[in-house]
Amino acid sequence: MKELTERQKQILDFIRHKQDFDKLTPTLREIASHFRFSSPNAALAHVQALRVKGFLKNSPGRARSLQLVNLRQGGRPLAPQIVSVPIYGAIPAGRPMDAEQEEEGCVLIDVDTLGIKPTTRTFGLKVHGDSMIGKSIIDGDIVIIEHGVQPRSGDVVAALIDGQVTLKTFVLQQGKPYLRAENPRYPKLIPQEELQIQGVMVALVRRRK
Amino acid sequence: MKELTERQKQILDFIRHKQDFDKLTPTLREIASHFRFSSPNAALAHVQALRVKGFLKNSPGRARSLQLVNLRQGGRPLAPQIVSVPIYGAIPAGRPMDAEQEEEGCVLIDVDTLGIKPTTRTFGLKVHGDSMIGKSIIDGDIVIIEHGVQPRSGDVVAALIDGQVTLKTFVLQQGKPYLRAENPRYPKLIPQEELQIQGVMVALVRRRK
DNA sequence: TTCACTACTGGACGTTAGAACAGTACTGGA
DNA sequence: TCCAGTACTGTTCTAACGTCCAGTAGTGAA
Repeated sequence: MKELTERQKQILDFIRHKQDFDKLTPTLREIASHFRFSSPNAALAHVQALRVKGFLKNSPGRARSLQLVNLRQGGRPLAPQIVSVPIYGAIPAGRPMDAEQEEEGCVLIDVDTLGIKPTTRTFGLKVHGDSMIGKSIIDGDIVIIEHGVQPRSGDVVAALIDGQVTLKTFVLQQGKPYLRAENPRYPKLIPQEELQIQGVMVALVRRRK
Repeated sequence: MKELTERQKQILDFIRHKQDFDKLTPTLREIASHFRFSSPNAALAHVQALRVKGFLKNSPGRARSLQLVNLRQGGRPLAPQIVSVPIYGAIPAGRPMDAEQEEEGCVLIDVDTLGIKPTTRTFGLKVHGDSMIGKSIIDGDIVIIEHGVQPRSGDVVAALIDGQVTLKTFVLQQGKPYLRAENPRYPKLIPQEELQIQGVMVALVRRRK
Protein backbone atom coordinates (compact mmCIF):
# COMPACT_ATOMS: atom_id res chain seq x y z
CA MET A 1 0.00 0.00 0.00
CA LYS A 2 1.41 3.30 -1.06
CA GLU A 3 1.58 6.38 1.09
CA LEU A 4 -0.91 9.16 0.72
CA THR A 5 -0.03 12.80 0.20
CA GLU A 6 -1.27 15.39 2.67
CA ARG A 7 -3.93 16.57 0.27
CA GLN A 8 -5.13 13.05 -0.43
CA LYS A 9 -5.49 12.38 3.29
CA GLN A 10 -7.61 15.51 3.59
CA ILE A 11 -9.83 14.38 0.74
CA LEU A 12 -10.23 10.94 2.29
CA ASP A 13 -11.04 12.41 5.69
CA PHE A 14 -13.60 14.69 4.12
CA ILE A 15 -15.32 11.81 2.38
CA ARG A 16 -15.30 9.78 5.58
CA HIS A 17 -16.68 12.70 7.55
CA LYS A 18 -19.44 13.36 5.05
CA GLN A 19 -20.47 9.73 5.03
CA ASP A 20 -20.57 9.57 8.81
CA PHE A 21 -22.26 12.89 9.28
CA ASP A 22 -24.61 13.17 6.35
CA LYS A 23 -24.86 9.47 5.53
CA LEU A 24 -24.29 10.62 2.00
CA THR A 25 -21.23 10.21 -0.15
CA PRO A 26 -20.10 13.56 -1.51
CA THR A 27 -19.97 14.21 -5.22
CA LEU A 28 -16.84 15.42 -6.93
CA ARG A 29 -18.33 18.87 -7.08
CA GLU A 30 -19.10 18.84 -3.37
CA ILE A 31 -15.53 17.85 -2.64
CA ALA A 32 -14.30 20.57 -4.96
CA SER A 33 -16.52 23.18 -3.37
CA HIS A 34 -15.40 22.21 0.13
CA PHE A 35 -11.75 22.57 -0.77
CA ARG A 36 -12.49 25.67 -2.83
CA PHE A 37 -11.47 24.04 -6.07
CA SER A 38 -13.10 25.71 -8.98
CA SER A 39 -13.13 22.57 -11.07
CA PRO A 40 -14.62 19.16 -10.30
CA ASN A 41 -11.65 17.74 -12.12
CA ALA A 42 -9.34 18.61 -9.27
CA ALA A 43 -11.42 16.43 -6.97
CA LEU A 44 -11.57 13.75 -9.63
CA ALA A 45 -7.79 13.62 -9.86
CA HIS A 46 -7.49 13.06 -6.13
CA VAL A 47 -10.22 10.48 -6.07
CA GLN A 48 -8.54 8.65 -8.91
CA ALA A 49 -5.27 8.70 -7.03
CA LEU A 50 -7.02 7.28 -3.98
CA ARG A 51 -8.58 4.60 -6.13
CA VAL A 52 -5.23 3.65 -7.61
CA LYS A 53 -3.73 3.46 -4.14
CA GLY A 54 -6.59 1.29 -2.97
CA PHE A 55 -8.29 3.55 -0.46
CA LEU A 56 -11.47 4.08 -2.40
CA LYS A 57 -13.78 2.07 -4.59
CA ASN A 58 -16.54 3.19 -6.87
CA SER A 59 -18.87 2.05 -9.58
CA PRO A 60 -17.97 3.87 -12.79
CA GLY A 61 -20.62 6.28 -13.95
CA ARG A 62 -22.69 5.93 -10.81
CA ALA A 63 -23.60 9.00 -8.85
CA ARG A 64 -22.26 9.19 -5.29
CA SER A 65 -20.86 5.73 -5.50
CA LEU A 66 -17.59 6.30 -3.69
CA GLN A 67 -16.92 3.73 -1.02
CA LEU A 68 -14.15 3.63 1.52
CA VAL A 69 -12.09 0.51 1.44
CA ASN A 70 -11.48 -0.78 4.91
CA LEU A 71 -7.81 -1.40 5.25
CA ARG A 72 -7.82 -2.72 8.74
CA GLN A 73 -5.34 -5.52 8.87
CA GLY A 74 -6.07 -7.82 11.76
CA GLY A 75 -8.04 -5.07 13.37
CA ARG A 76 -11.69 -5.69 14.01
CA PRO A 77 -14.37 -3.09 14.02
CA LEU A 78 -15.34 -2.36 17.60
CA ALA A 79 -19.06 -2.42 17.08
CA PRO A 80 -20.30 -5.76 15.80
CA GLN A 81 -21.77 -5.38 12.39
CA ILE A 82 -25.38 -6.16 11.81
CA VAL A 83 -26.79 -6.70 8.38
CA SER A 84 -30.36 -7.07 7.30
CA VAL A 85 -30.97 -10.04 5.08
CA PRO A 86 -34.12 -10.12 3.00
CA ILE A 87 -36.02 -13.37 2.97
CA TYR A 88 -37.60 -14.81 -0.13
CA GLY A 89 -40.13 -17.58 -0.19
CA ALA A 90 -39.15 -18.45 -3.71
CA ILE A 91 -37.07 -16.97 -6.44
CA PRO A 92 -38.92 -17.51 -9.72
CA ALA A 93 -36.14 -16.93 -12.20
CA GLY A 94 -33.15 -14.87 -13.12
CA ARG A 95 -30.65 -13.41 -10.81
CA PRO A 96 -31.31 -13.75 -7.12
CA MET A 97 -31.56 -10.06 -6.53
CA ASP A 98 -34.40 -9.59 -8.99
CA ALA A 99 -38.09 -10.23 -8.93
CA GLU A 100 -38.78 -9.68 -5.30
CA GLN A 101 -42.48 -10.35 -5.34
CA GLU A 102 -41.96 -13.10 -2.82
CA GLU A 103 -40.04 -11.06 -0.32
CA GLU A 104 -41.21 -12.16 3.08
CA GLY A 105 -39.41 -9.91 5.46
CA CYS A 106 -36.05 -9.62 6.93
CA VAL A 107 -33.63 -11.22 9.33
CA LEU A 108 -31.09 -9.12 11.12
CA ILE A 109 -27.97 -10.97 12.04
CA ASP A 110 -24.37 -10.17 12.76
CA VAL A 111 -21.70 -10.60 10.19
CA ASP A 112 -19.62 -12.70 12.57
CA THR A 113 -22.28 -15.34 12.79
CA LEU A 114 -22.77 -15.41 9.07
CA GLY A 115 -19.05 -15.55 8.47
CA ILE A 116 -19.27 -13.45 5.34
CA LYS A 117 -17.94 -10.19 4.08
CA PRO A 118 -20.52 -7.47 4.49
CA THR A 119 -20.20 -6.40 0.90
CA THR A 120 -21.43 -9.70 -0.41
CA ARG A 121 -24.80 -10.18 -1.91
CA THR A 122 -26.64 -12.21 0.61
CA PHE A 123 -30.22 -13.23 0.99
CA GLY A 124 -32.36 -15.58 2.98
CA LEU A 125 -34.37 -18.38 1.45
CA LYS A 126 -37.31 -19.94 3.19
CA VAL A 127 -37.15 -23.68 2.84
CA HIS A 128 -40.18 -25.49 1.49
CA GLY A 129 -40.41 -29.23 1.61
CA ASP A 130 -38.10 -31.81 3.03
CA SER A 131 -35.66 -32.50 0.22
CA MET A 132 -32.71 -31.61 2.45
CA ILE A 133 -33.77 -33.57 5.52
CA GLY A 134 -30.54 -35.56 5.33
CA LYS A 135 -28.62 -32.37 6.02
CA SER A 136 -30.96 -31.53 8.86
CA ILE A 137 -32.65 -28.73 6.97
CA ILE A 138 -36.38 -28.82 7.38
CA ASP A 139 -39.48 -27.08 6.13
CA GLY A 140 -39.71 -23.52 7.40
CA ASP A 141 -35.99 -23.05 7.99
CA ILE A 142 -34.42 -19.89 6.69
CA VAL A 143 -31.24 -20.60 4.83
CA ILE A 144 -28.80 -17.75 4.40
CA ILE A 145 -27.35 -17.84 0.91
CA GLU A 146 -24.23 -16.10 -0.21
CA HIS A 147 -24.35 -15.26 -3.87
CA GLY A 148 -21.43 -15.42 -6.23
CA VAL A 149 -19.26 -17.85 -4.35
CA GLN A 150 -17.67 -20.90 -5.85
CA PRO A 151 -19.18 -23.91 -4.10
CA ARG A 152 -16.98 -26.64 -2.76
CA SER A 153 -17.96 -30.27 -2.86
CA GLY A 154 -20.40 -31.00 -0.07
CA ASP A 155 -21.67 -27.46 0.17
CA VAL A 156 -25.38 -26.87 0.23
CA VAL A 157 -26.33 -24.63 -2.68
CA ALA A 158 -29.44 -22.90 -3.93
CA ALA A 159 -29.96 -23.94 -7.52
CA LEU A 160 -32.43 -22.90 -10.16
CA ILE A 161 -34.28 -25.91 -11.53
CA ASP A 162 -37.32 -25.42 -13.78
CA GLY A 163 -37.66 -21.83 -12.71
CA GLN A 164 -37.79 -22.83 -9.07
CA VAL A 165 -35.09 -22.45 -6.52
CA THR A 166 -34.35 -25.56 -4.54
CA LEU A 167 -31.64 -26.51 -2.15
CA LYS A 168 -29.26 -29.25 -3.15
CA THR A 169 -25.90 -30.56 -2.11
CA PHE A 170 -23.14 -29.71 -4.53
CA VAL A 171 -20.85 -32.67 -5.15
CA LEU A 172 -17.86 -33.22 -7.36
CA GLN A 173 -17.62 -36.77 -8.63
CA GLN A 174 -14.56 -37.46 -10.72
CA GLY A 175 -14.27 -33.79 -11.35
CA LYS A 176 -17.84 -33.45 -12.59
CA PRO A 177 -20.31 -31.26 -10.72
CA TYR A 178 -23.56 -32.84 -9.60
CA LEU A 179 -26.44 -31.76 -7.45
CA ARG A 180 -27.80 -34.17 -4.89
CA ALA A 181 -30.99 -34.05 -2.88
CA GLU A 182 -30.66 -35.22 0.69
CA ASN A 183 -33.80 -37.31 0.79
CA PRO A 184 -34.21 -40.86 -0.53
CA ARG A 185 -37.57 -39.95 -2.01
CA TYR A 186 -35.93 -37.53 -4.43
CA PRO A 187 -33.75 -38.27 -7.45
CA LYS A 188 -30.26 -38.87 -6.15
CA LEU A 189 -28.06 -37.12 -8.64
CA ILE A 190 -28.76 -34.35 -11.08
CA PRO A 191 -26.00 -33.46 -13.50
CA GLN A 192 -25.23 -29.85 -13.18
CA GLU A 193 -25.89 -28.83 -16.76
CA GLU A 194 -27.79 -25.70 -17.55
CA LEU A 195 -28.45 -25.39 -13.87
CA GLN A 196 -27.83 -22.05 -12.38
CA ILE A 197 -26.33 -22.02 -8.93
CA GLN A 198 -27.71 -19.06 -7.07
CA GLY A 199 -25.44 -19.24 -4.08
CA VAL A 200 -23.94 -21.23 -1.29
CA MET A 201 -25.51 -21.72 2.10
CA VAL A 202 -23.52 -20.01 4.81
CA ALA A 203 -25.89 -20.16 7.70
CA LEU A 204 -29.28 -21.33 8.82
CA VAL A 205 -31.88 -19.83 11.10
CA ARG A 206 -34.83 -21.70 12.50
CA ARG A 207 -37.64 -20.10 14.42
CA ARG A 208 -39.91 -21.93 16.77
CA LYS A 209 -43.10 -22.86 15.01
CA MET B 1 -47.63 6.71 12.73
CA LYS B 2 -49.41 5.15 9.87
CA GLU B 3 -49.09 1.55 8.87
CA LEU B 4 -47.09 0.48 5.88
CA THR B 5 -48.46 -1.63 3.07
CA GLU B 6 -46.79 -4.92 2.22
CA ARG B 7 -45.15 -3.42 -0.82
CA GLN B 8 -43.87 -0.44 1.07
CA LYS B 9 -42.30 -2.73 3.65
CA GLN B 10 -40.53 -4.57 0.86
CA ILE B 11 -39.20 -1.35 -0.57
CA LEU B 12 -38.01 -0.25 2.84
CA ASP B 13 -36.34 -3.61 3.48
CA PHE B 14 -34.63 -3.43 0.13
CA ILE B 15 -33.25 0.02 0.81
CA ARG B 16 -32.07 -1.13 4.22
CA HIS B 17 -30.44 -4.21 2.75
CA LYS B 18 -28.69 -2.22 0.04
CA GLN B 19 -27.39 0.29 2.52
CA ASP B 20 -26.11 -2.42 4.84
CA PHE B 21 -24.38 -4.47 2.20
CA ASP B 22 -23.35 -2.01 -0.45
CA LYS B 23 -23.05 1.01 1.82
CA LEU B 24 -24.84 2.76 -0.97
CA THR B 25 -28.38 4.01 -1.12
CA PRO B 26 -30.16 2.68 -4.18
CA THR B 27 -31.48 5.07 -6.79
CA LEU B 28 -35.11 5.01 -7.84
CA ARG B 29 -34.13 3.21 -10.98
CA GLU B 30 -32.22 0.59 -9.03
CA ILE B 31 -35.26 0.01 -6.86
CA ALA B 32 -37.44 -0.17 -9.95
CA SER B 33 -35.15 -2.62 -11.71
CA HIS B 34 -34.96 -4.75 -8.59
CA PHE B 35 -38.69 -5.08 -8.33
CA ARG B 36 -39.01 -5.30 -12.11
CA PHE B 37 -40.87 -2.04 -12.43
CA SER B 38 -40.52 -0.63 -15.89
CA SER B 39 -40.74 2.92 -14.70
CA PRO B 40 -38.77 4.74 -12.04
CA ASN B 41 -41.99 6.47 -11.19
CA ALA B 42 -43.35 3.34 -9.55
CA ALA B 43 -40.42 3.39 -7.15
CA LEU B 44 -40.85 7.11 -6.67
CA ALA B 45 -44.46 6.70 -5.66
CA HIS B 46 -43.50 4.21 -2.96
CA VAL B 47 -40.64 6.30 -1.75
CA GLN B 48 -42.92 9.32 -1.54
CA ALA B 49 -45.41 7.31 0.43
CA LEU B 50 -42.62 6.25 2.80
CA ARG B 51 -41.56 9.86 3.10
CA VAL B 52 -45.07 11.01 3.91
CA LYS B 53 -45.39 8.28 6.52
CA GLY B 54 -42.10 9.34 8.04
CA PHE B 55 -39.96 6.29 7.33
CA LEU B 56 -37.62 7.97 4.88
CA LYS B 57 -35.92 11.29 4.43
CA ASN B 58 -34.13 12.71 1.45
CA SER B 59 -32.60 15.81 0.00
CA PRO B 60 -34.60 16.89 -3.04
CA GLY B 61 -32.75 16.59 -6.29
CA ARG B 62 -29.77 14.82 -4.79
CA ALA B 63 -28.74 11.46 -6.11
CA ARG B 64 -28.88 8.55 -3.65
CA SER B 65 -29.94 10.81 -0.83
CA LEU B 66 -32.53 8.52 0.74
CA GLN B 67 -32.09 8.04 4.44
CA LEU B 68 -33.89 5.75 6.82
CA VAL B 69 -35.58 7.47 9.70
CA ASN B 70 -35.38 5.59 12.95
CA LEU B 71 -38.76 5.74 14.54
CA ARG B 72 -39.22 5.48 18.21
CA GLN B 73 -42.61 5.54 19.81
CA GLY B 74 -42.62 6.11 23.53
CA GLY B 75 -39.05 4.95 23.90
CA ARG B 76 -39.53 1.71 22.04
CA PRO B 77 -37.83 1.54 18.71
CA LEU B 78 -40.10 0.54 15.91
CA ALA B 79 -37.00 -0.49 14.06
CA PRO B 80 -36.09 -4.08 14.71
CA GLN B 81 -34.43 -4.74 18.00
CA ILE B 82 -31.20 -6.58 18.22
CA VAL B 83 -30.24 -8.63 21.19
CA SER B 84 -26.91 -10.22 21.86
CA VAL B 85 -27.24 -13.78 22.99
CA PRO B 86 -24.33 -15.34 24.85
CA ILE B 87 -23.35 -18.80 23.77
CA TYR B 88 -22.35 -21.51 26.20
CA GLY B 89 -20.64 -24.71 25.26
CA ALA B 90 -21.89 -26.31 28.41
CA ILE B 91 -23.57 -25.20 31.56
CA PRO B 92 -21.96 -27.06 34.42
CA ALA B 93 -24.59 -26.72 37.10
CA GLY B 94 -27.06 -24.48 38.78
CA ARG B 95 -28.90 -21.68 37.19
CA PRO B 96 -28.20 -21.05 33.53
CA MET B 97 -27.07 -17.50 33.98
CA ASP B 98 -24.28 -18.38 36.38
CA ALA B 99 -20.77 -19.69 36.00
CA GLU B 100 -19.97 -18.30 32.62
CA GLN B 101 -16.56 -19.84 32.19
CA GLU B 102 -17.75 -21.66 29.15
CA GLU B 103 -18.95 -18.64 27.28
CA GLU B 104 -18.01 -19.12 23.67
CA GLY B 105 -19.03 -15.89 22.10
CA CYS B 106 -22.14 -14.23 21.09
CA VAL B 107 -24.80 -14.21 18.44
CA LEU B 108 -26.55 -11.00 17.59
CA ILE B 109 -29.99 -11.48 16.22
CA ASP B 110 -33.19 -9.54 16.01
CA VAL B 111 -36.05 -10.06 18.38
CA ASP B 112 -38.44 -10.55 15.48
CA THR B 113 -36.59 -13.62 14.31
CA LEU B 114 -36.36 -15.08 17.78
CA GLY B 115 -39.99 -14.41 18.47
CA ILE B 116 -39.36 -13.56 22.10
CA LYS B 117 -39.82 -10.66 24.42
CA PRO B 118 -36.56 -8.77 24.75
CA THR B 119 -36.82 -8.83 28.52
CA THR B 120 -36.60 -12.58 28.71
CA ARG B 121 -33.50 -14.33 29.83
CA THR B 122 -32.18 -15.95 26.75
CA PHE B 123 -28.97 -17.74 25.98
CA GLY B 124 -27.41 -19.82 23.26
CA LEU B 125 -26.28 -23.38 23.71
CA LYS B 126 -23.80 -25.03 21.44
CA VAL B 127 -24.97 -28.48 20.58
CA HIS B 128 -22.60 -31.38 21.15
CA GLY B 129 -23.38 -34.78 19.79
CA ASP B 130 -26.27 -36.03 17.76
CA SER B 131 -28.89 -36.86 20.32
CA MET B 132 -31.40 -34.57 18.61
CA ILE B 133 -30.77 -35.63 15.04
CA GLY B 134 -34.43 -36.61 14.73
CA LYS B 135 -35.39 -32.98 15.20
CA SER B 136 -32.79 -31.91 12.66
CA ILE B 137 -30.49 -30.48 15.27
CA ILE B 138 -26.90 -31.45 14.67
CA ASP B 139 -23.51 -31.12 16.27
CA GLY B 140 -22.27 -27.56 16.18
CA ASP B 141 -25.69 -25.91 15.98
CA ILE B 142 -26.41 -23.05 18.29
CA VAL B 143 -29.74 -23.44 19.96
CA ILE B 144 -31.35 -20.35 21.39
CA ILE B 145 -32.94 -21.15 24.70
CA GLU B 146 -35.51 -19.08 26.49
CA HIS B 147 -35.34 -19.46 30.21
CA GLY B 148 -38.26 -19.58 32.54
CA VAL B 149 -40.96 -20.60 30.12
CA GLN B 150 -43.37 -23.43 30.65
CA PRO B 151 -42.63 -26.02 27.93
CA ARG B 152 -45.44 -27.48 25.88
CA SER B 153 -45.47 -31.08 24.76
CA GLY B 154 -43.20 -31.49 21.79
CA ASP B 155 -40.98 -28.55 22.63
CA VAL B 156 -37.25 -29.00 22.59
CA VAL B 157 -35.87 -28.16 25.99
CA ALA B 158 -32.47 -27.82 27.59
CA ALA B 159 -32.39 -30.04 30.64
CA LEU B 160 -29.86 -30.61 33.35
CA ILE B 161 -28.97 -34.28 33.65
CA ASP B 162 -26.07 -35.41 35.81
CA GLY B 163 -24.66 -31.91 35.89
CA GLN B 164 -24.66 -31.70 32.14
CA VAL B 165 -27.01 -29.79 29.96
CA THR B 166 -28.49 -31.76 27.12
CA LEU B 167 -31.26 -31.13 24.68
CA LYS B 168 -34.34 -33.28 24.85
CA THR B 169 -37.86 -33.23 23.60
CA PHE B 170 -40.41 -32.50 26.28
CA VAL B 171 -43.44 -34.77 26.07
CA LEU B 172 -46.53 -35.17 28.13
CA GLN B 173 -47.78 -38.77 28.25
CA GLN B 174 -50.97 -39.25 30.17
CA GLY B 175 -50.33 -36.03 31.94
CA LYS B 176 -46.85 -37.06 33.02
CA PRO B 177 -43.85 -35.14 31.78
CA TYR B 178 -41.08 -37.10 30.10
CA LEU B 179 -37.92 -36.21 28.25
CA ARG B 180 -37.14 -37.94 25.00
CA ALA B 181 -33.96 -38.04 22.95
CA GLU B 182 -34.44 -37.85 19.22
CA ASN B 183 -31.98 -40.56 18.31
CA PRO B 184 -32.62 -44.31 18.42
CA ARG B 185 -29.20 -44.87 19.94
CA TYR B 186 -30.24 -43.03 23.07
CA PRO B 187 -32.63 -44.07 25.81
CA LYS B 188 -36.08 -43.27 24.60
CA LEU B 189 -37.84 -41.90 27.63
CA ILE B 190 -36.57 -40.35 30.77
CA PRO B 191 -39.05 -39.57 33.49
CA GLN B 192 -38.81 -35.96 34.36
CA GLU B 193 -38.09 -36.31 38.07
CA GLU B 194 -35.57 -34.17 39.75
CA LEU B 195 -34.59 -32.95 36.33
CA GLN B 196 -34.21 -29.29 35.98
CA ILE B 197 -35.47 -27.76 32.79
CA GLN B 198 -33.27 -24.86 31.88
CA GLY B 199 -35.36 -23.47 29.12
CA VAL B 200 -37.20 -23.99 25.88
CA MET B 201 -35.67 -23.77 22.45
CA VAL B 202 -37.03 -20.82 20.52
CA ALA B 203 -34.64 -20.66 17.62
CA LEU B 204 -31.63 -22.26 16.05
CA VAL B 205 -28.64 -20.83 14.27
CA ARG B 206 -26.23 -22.86 12.20
CA ARG B 207 -23.03 -21.53 10.71
CA ARG B 208 -21.23 -23.05 7.82
CA LYS B 209 -18.46 -25.31 9.03
C1' DT C 1 -71.92 4.39 -8.69
C1' DT C 2 -68.62 7.28 -7.09
C1' DC C 3 -64.53 8.05 -4.65
C1' DA C 4 -60.19 7.29 -2.47
C1' DC C 5 -56.21 4.56 -2.24
C1' DT C 6 -52.68 1.53 -3.94
C1' DA C 7 -49.83 0.03 -7.62
C1' DC C 8 -48.22 0.46 -11.40
C1' DT C 9 -46.81 1.94 -17.20
C1' DG C 10 -44.63 5.15 -20.29
C1' DG C 11 -42.57 9.13 -21.55
C1' DA C 12 -40.31 13.43 -20.91
C1' DC C 13 -37.61 17.26 -18.78
C1' DG C 14 -34.01 19.52 -16.48
C1' DT C 15 -30.61 19.08 -13.20
C1' DT C 16 -26.89 16.46 -11.09
C1' DA C 17 -22.85 14.17 -11.60
C1' DG C 18 -18.77 11.41 -13.40
C1' DA C 19 -15.41 11.54 -16.72
C1' DA C 20 -12.45 13.24 -20.31
C1' DC C 21 -9.51 16.68 -22.68
C1' DA C 22 -6.54 20.56 -22.80
C1' DG C 23 -4.00 23.53 -20.29
C1' DT C 24 -0.96 26.06 -16.26
C1' DA C 25 2.13 25.97 -12.43
C1' DC C 26 5.16 24.37 -8.90
C1' DT C 27 8.52 21.03 -6.97
C1' DG C 28 12.30 17.94 -6.69
C1' DG C 29 15.47 14.83 -8.66
C1' DA C 30 18.67 13.11 -12.43
C1' DT D 1 17.90 21.17 -18.71
C1' DC D 2 14.63 17.75 -18.87
C1' DC D 3 11.17 15.17 -16.78
C1' DA D 4 8.00 12.97 -13.67
C1' DG D 5 4.76 13.82 -10.10
C1' DT D 6 1.44 16.68 -7.69
C1' DA D 7 -2.08 20.12 -7.75
C1' DC D 8 -4.85 22.46 -9.81
C1' DT D 9 -8.25 25.71 -13.76
C1' DG D 10 -11.75 25.67 -17.29
C1' DT D 11 -14.68 23.52 -20.38
C1' DT D 12 -17.47 20.07 -22.40
C1' DC D 13 -19.86 15.67 -23.21
C1' DT D 14 -22.94 12.27 -21.80
C1' DA D 15 -25.09 9.37 -18.61
C1' DA D 16 -27.33 9.10 -14.31
C1' DC D 17 -30.92 10.66 -11.64
C1' DG D 18 -35.02 12.86 -9.41
C1' DT D 19 -39.25 14.61 -10.60
C1' DC D 20 -43.41 15.50 -13.07
C1' DC D 21 -47.47 14.60 -16.05
C1' DA D 22 -50.81 11.64 -18.08
C1' DG D 23 -52.71 7.37 -18.06
C1' DT D 24 -54.53 2.34 -16.59
C1' DA D 25 -56.14 -1.09 -13.39
C1' DG D 26 -57.78 -3.20 -9.20
C1' DT D 27 -59.95 -2.94 -4.58
C1' DG D 28 -62.71 -1.77 -0.95
C1' DA D 29 -65.62 1.49 1.48
C1' DA D 30 -69.46 5.01 1.34
